[in-house]
Amino acid sequence: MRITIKDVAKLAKVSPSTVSRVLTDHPKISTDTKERVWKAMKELDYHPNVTARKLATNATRTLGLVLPNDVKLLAENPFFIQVLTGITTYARQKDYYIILTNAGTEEDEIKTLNHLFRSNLIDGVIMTVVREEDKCAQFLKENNHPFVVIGKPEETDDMIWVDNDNFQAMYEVVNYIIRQGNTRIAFIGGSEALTVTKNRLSGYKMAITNRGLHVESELIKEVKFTEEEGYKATMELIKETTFDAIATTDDLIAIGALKAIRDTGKKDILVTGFNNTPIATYQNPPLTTVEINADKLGYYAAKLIISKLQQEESSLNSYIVDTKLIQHNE
Amino acid sequence: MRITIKDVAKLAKVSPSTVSRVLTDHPKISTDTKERVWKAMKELDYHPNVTARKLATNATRTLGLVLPNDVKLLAENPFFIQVLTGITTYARQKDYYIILTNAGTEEDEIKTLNHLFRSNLIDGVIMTVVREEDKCAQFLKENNHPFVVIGKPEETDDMIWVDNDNFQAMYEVVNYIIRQGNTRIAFIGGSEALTVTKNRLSGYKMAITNRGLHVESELIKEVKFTEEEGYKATMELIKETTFDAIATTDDLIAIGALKAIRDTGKKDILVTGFNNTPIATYQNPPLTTVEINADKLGYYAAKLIISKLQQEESSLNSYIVDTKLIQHNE
DNA sequence: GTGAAAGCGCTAACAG
DNA sequence: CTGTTAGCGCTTTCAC
Repeated sequence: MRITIKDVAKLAKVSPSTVSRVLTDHPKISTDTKERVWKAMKELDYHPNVTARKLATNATRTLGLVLPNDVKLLAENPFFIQVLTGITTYARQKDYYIILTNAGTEEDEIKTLNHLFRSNLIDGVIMTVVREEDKCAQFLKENNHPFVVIGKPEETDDMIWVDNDNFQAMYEVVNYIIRQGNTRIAFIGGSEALTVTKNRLSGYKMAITNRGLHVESELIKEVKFTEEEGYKATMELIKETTFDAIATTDDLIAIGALKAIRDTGKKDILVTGFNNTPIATYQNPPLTTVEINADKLGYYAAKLIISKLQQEESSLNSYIVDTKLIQHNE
Repeated sequence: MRITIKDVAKLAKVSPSTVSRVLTDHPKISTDTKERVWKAMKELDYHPNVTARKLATNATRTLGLVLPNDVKLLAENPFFIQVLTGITTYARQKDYYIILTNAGTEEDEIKTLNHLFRSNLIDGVIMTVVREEDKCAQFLKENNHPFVVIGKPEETDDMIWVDNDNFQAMYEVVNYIIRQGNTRIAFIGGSEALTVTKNRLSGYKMAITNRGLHVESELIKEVKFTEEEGYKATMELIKETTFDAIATTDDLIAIGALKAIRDTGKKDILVTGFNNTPIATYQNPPLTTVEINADKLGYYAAKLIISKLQQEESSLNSYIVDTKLIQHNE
């Protein structure tokens, strides 16, 4: 039979409520009985029933996590698994649990989250993908469900979020490119509607300007985050203008760009990526890219939402994770 | 205030137990009251408290999942995230939940699993990594904790497992290589102590033999699953013997091999990988490799353990997931 | 400081 | 077929 609080109480010759108090580290309990109870727990190898505790306290100490349903996306972007690792690492430290599920569409995700919250399965949720005018975020806000998002949202009012400093990261990339002796530097980024693209683009522009160069709109391309789009955009650049380097906002785009450069027989064009995916490492030559420390993004996302849930005084609403320029080629 | 079974009962003018019976789809309940109760639930937007149900039934409908703590490993192997996707997809269908956590060492993993089971957080666990003489598996067995492993174990007695047919997969690879006109085919695989390597190696040998060629031990190398090791082994092969193709058991190994071949200026050597990672796709030229359908491995792992937990008559002890040869180059 | 008792929201005998 | 009742294992007032 399963060992309960009663068994411990009996062995320690106290009441069940005292055992409970020891468990929850209640302040006014004598060190003497505390030790007796600890000893009894050890002896019986007692593990509190988390479910019972959840029911009694109406707090699950559990966070929800909804992954997109797209196997290809997940497989190509180590981002997700790294975020997961960071989250579980922090959660474990704080005795929080993670419930993992997935969803296809945005409505599906809302339905799933609704179920998780309404069924008392989770206290909060970590959003790894935030769209523009995200209906999920809106839904969570309206229902007062605590959540944290990875990626700085458009409107930050009473939102909790973590992100890299994308402006600074790209500023550094472009400075590096300039230091390598390049002067006509193209930019291929994702949709300019995305905050992340906006920030990286301003980092690019600022670096260009601060080094006395000129921002030229014909050198700036907006594409989707795929190899094909990177390829196409680069081909266009090659046709339309001249340049000696390309800064991209994603390794996949960069790989497309490299391919276009190879295919057209161009030489000495420096291409940089973003996200430091394994694909970048195994390019030949390896890509210069940016490590975004996705595991830290997950770690701090968990940290922020947990301290919010615990109503800690010191709880912050946002956190910036550092990035690092990875120069695989010397 | 949260809506409970009592509120529904009141509105539907029945007792709470009747509502509970409707919830659990009890056989003998009149369609009439059933409908009344459903209607009341809808009206109140009632969501059963899963925690309370868990406590009452002593079944959590939750599976545990322990990921290794190694960010690099996880990032380089889409395997894990794909397995995760498959698991959550099936679990969702069956109204099961997934608790995700991680662990560094084997002892840590045992400690974690012990906690999850003893604290009544999970009913079963899915093991994604199984070592030789795995202490975790042993621990779970000894304590009668239900579990399923991904990767056929050494001893299959009353184990539940899913795996690819690694023998057949490699048999096909080698046949393909031979059809391409190659006759001296090397094999670079992981540790021969691993079941997976053993099976792939016998597939290799069988194909070689069946096509009237000869297995030569100098063409067979045993290495770790890294690019460096693949590189080193290939360099050795080049020094020691001649060959016109290499079958490897991992894309990373294959990439190391390709590099060695490039570095030594060799031509026309066909290299094959395994696992169809994005790294393979983005090689130039892309690697011929094997899709192992990791998401299906996860899906069926979840399926097997859940039907075991539900004590379904039809519940199987193992399942083989199909593989597919991916010929990126033509 | 500690015990008794009620209750978290649900399920599952036991009656009828 | 349905209601009554007694828990599941823990926390938390309220006394003392």
